Amino acid sequence: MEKTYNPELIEQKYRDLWEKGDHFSSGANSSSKDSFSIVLPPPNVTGSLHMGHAFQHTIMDVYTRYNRSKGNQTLWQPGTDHAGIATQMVVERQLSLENISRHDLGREKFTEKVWEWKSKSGGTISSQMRRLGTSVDWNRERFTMDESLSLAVRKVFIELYNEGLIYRGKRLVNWDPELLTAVSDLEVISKEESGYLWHIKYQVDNSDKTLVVATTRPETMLGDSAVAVHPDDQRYQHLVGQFINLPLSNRKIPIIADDYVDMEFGTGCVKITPAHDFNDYEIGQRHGLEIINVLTNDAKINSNAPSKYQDLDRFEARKIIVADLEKQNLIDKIDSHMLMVPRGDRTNSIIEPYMTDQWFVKVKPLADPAIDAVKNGSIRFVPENWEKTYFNWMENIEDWCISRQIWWGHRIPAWYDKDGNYFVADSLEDAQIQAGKNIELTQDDDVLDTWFSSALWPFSTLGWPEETTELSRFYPTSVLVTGFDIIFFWVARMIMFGLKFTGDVPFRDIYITGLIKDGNGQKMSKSKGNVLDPIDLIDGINLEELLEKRTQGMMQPKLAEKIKNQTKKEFPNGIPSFGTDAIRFTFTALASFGRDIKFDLKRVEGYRNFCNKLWNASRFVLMNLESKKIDDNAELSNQDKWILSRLQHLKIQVQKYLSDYRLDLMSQALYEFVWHDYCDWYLEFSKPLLENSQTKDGCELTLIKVLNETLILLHPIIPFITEEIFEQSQKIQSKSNDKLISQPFPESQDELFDDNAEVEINWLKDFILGIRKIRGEMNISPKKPLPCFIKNFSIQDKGFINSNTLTLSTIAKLDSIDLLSLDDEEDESAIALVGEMKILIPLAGLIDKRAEQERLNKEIEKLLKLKSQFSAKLGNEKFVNGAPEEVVRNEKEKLASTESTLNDLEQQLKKISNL
RNA sequence: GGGCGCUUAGCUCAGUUGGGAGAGCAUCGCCCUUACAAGGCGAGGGUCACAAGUUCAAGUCUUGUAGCGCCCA
Repeated sequence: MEKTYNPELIEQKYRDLWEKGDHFSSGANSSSKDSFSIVLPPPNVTGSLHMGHAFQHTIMDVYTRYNRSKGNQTLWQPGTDHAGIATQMVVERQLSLENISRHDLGREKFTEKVWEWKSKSGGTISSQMRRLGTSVDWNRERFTMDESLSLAVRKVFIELYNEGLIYRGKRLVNWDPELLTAVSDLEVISKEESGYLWHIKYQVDNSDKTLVVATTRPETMLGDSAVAVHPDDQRYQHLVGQFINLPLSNRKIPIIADDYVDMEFGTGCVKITPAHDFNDYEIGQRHGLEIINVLTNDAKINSNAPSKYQDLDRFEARKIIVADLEKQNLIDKIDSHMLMVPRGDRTNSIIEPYMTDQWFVKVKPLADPAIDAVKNGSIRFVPENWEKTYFNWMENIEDWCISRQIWWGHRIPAWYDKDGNYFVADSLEDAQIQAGKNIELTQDDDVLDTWFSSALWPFSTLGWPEETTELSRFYPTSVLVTGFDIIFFWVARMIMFGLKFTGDVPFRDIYITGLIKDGNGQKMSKSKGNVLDPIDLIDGINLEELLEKRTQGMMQPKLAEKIKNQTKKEFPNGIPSFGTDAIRFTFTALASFGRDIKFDLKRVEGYRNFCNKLWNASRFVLMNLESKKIDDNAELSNQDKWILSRLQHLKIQVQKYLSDYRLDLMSQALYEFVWHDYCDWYLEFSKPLLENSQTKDGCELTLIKVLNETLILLHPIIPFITEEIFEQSQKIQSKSNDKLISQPFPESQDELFDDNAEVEINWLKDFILGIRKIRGEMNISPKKPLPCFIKNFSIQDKGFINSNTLTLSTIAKLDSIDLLSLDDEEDESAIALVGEMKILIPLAGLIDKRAEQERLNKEIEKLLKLKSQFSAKLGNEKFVNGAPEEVVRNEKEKLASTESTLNDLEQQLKKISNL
């Protein structure tokens, strides 16, 4: 083996090898009883791999690789999402550099351009995934706009339409005036922003009275159709039924009563603008008010308003309207006000409630079974508290607006005749049959919300509506791994559509991961300039490039400066290269529940060191075993039995933690076993064992067996380094060229659990630790061999000493071990205890007497504290009577052993102090 | 306003039927001991946010308070 661990070389080697060797294929293990499947949440084709992806992909890969090694037929289904709005925006932005708009090209040419762009740069994320080692079945890669998936989309649309679950209607929708499309509720982000509350005086018709209405959007008054007051409001009751002279528009509008009005807020009078506010729309419906739309689709004032304001942008109009009102002395006052401003999640422009014709999914009938599926346990959220979030949303769900006025996506399968009649069909031919011959039909211009096709992903990728073998083998999928941010967008809709169209849930478990944040707990975002690119953690990046990357395309130079300073402070030397395995280990180690993850480079460094440790340990093993014949029937020492027993415990733990979705605990268990049990203890034990012809064969057998099995256990987390070590290991044993990735999972072997060996080795470790402690605290060089005397030993102690003399003298560097009888007088010594047994190291010029006194005092103090705790507890009658017998007995034992140790140490202290 | 988290060692975090507070990193000693200095050996460090309650026993259960964060309206 190479002397140093070099992740770059190793990773390069296996990336291709696995894929070319067909090791990711879902066709393997096809005769097995069980199957396992995961669908990859399809990333946007526009996207590149970010930390969240890398994190979730690592988790999915762990499960995929694990299940493969368990012998299950395993599919990890990859693919990408066409991401309608996002992708269209990317391509439009590129065209705009050449001063071309999509309208210049026309629909057909434009979509061609998008396809062109997709084939050119849509593969970024796939190649980045390959760097991570994600073992998806690349041969089955799908795209949401593939023909077969589009067919599924049309089928679902048509069936829902035929059942009345999709309808077309003129409704108030969320309108993005920049994109010129409707968007769904979920695509609107409302945030509190500071603004004003304008109090406007409305004059009551045929009266000198005025009512004051307060609004945050004065320009909408052009579309007012009423003023509303609360029916119980004493102040205004008498005015209900009268009219207002609406300023600026010269219209009369009624005063109505509706209990939606909050008497306490403002003056208790509210202007009602049904065309431009969702609540006002409801009130308008209740009272049969006129719906007066005063905006164009790009949010300018339209021809329904007085000519003075027509064609003004909505914000421009606001200013002029306020000025005009002031001129007429109709502004009562203007207050500063915090208000919720709805913005489009893509454009960040302010969303308008806007009357348009759109397609909707009637969601309630779909939501009910989807709620049941979680309630009755067919689907399980992990961690389960997310089900509350799910229920909360599902129980209050509104109809889903699915049409988008853009070009990139699945075109709605509906055709119109000249009179506006429409025919929903799979193709123009089918629509024509419905419409009758010689009727001219044109297809709906709109496309479907991207999430409509995503909702079908778990079954459309498996060939639905065809009854494919994949579908019956892999559906429902085993687990969905995703973030909480798309529970509504995606997860809920998959459940609804899955149940509706396959009659079964799309997945059994939903593992909701935490969010990866930066080292300061901030959400990573491009605008904050705190984004880490997983590829940079793998390859490393120098400071200049990192600065460049983080400030690229920054509009504000000030912000760029700030980001540069932050970055310089956090990464003064850039980011070193850690390799993929270290990153993956970090992700699994951080994957605990209920918490966002502050990503800490120090952790990555630690796990890179772990890889290095594993590398070196393997090197030690393989160097010692090179060209040796392993005797599978060799006799095992207690050290061998011990590590094998520990390994069986580990296997149980690994599987339990996997089934609990506790990859953090799984990683920790593996880390501890490899570093502390195997390297710190067993490899040290092996050194004397290998020197002794009696124990050599057993040790060699154990070294390689434990190494190989541990590699399989580690492989799902750190596939590259383990594959490489395994290859080396196969080579020196002249074994076949099998790949680790397809080695069967080593099930725990009952006959290898060995309590006796564990007792003995724990004794041995305590002995060695006792000596090391004396050395450490007395600053005795580890090289200096020490004489050692044993007193007050049991028969078992004596047996252990005899069978471990060589190990003890080698590892604890003892040049003699002599047993003293109880009445033998020992020299002035430092002491260590293993149970009742005393280990004595003569001071004899080596150890300072005062240092040993201090050490003993410190130890005694600790024990006294413990002792008083225990005796207080046992002195409490309530405890002795109330606690279970076993607990009391346990406590008594602890007290006794503390007292005995204390007694020994006090005696020893007295002894050396008197000399 | 409703809901969900979080608060444990200097830092990042584990702690799953309530029973003597843990890890990694950082810190302080000693050591370049032939697998590993990306390392070895040893040490120090915590009124588990606060308050009350349940209990023989609370980091763990209940309630309340404070701070931080997220989601929904």
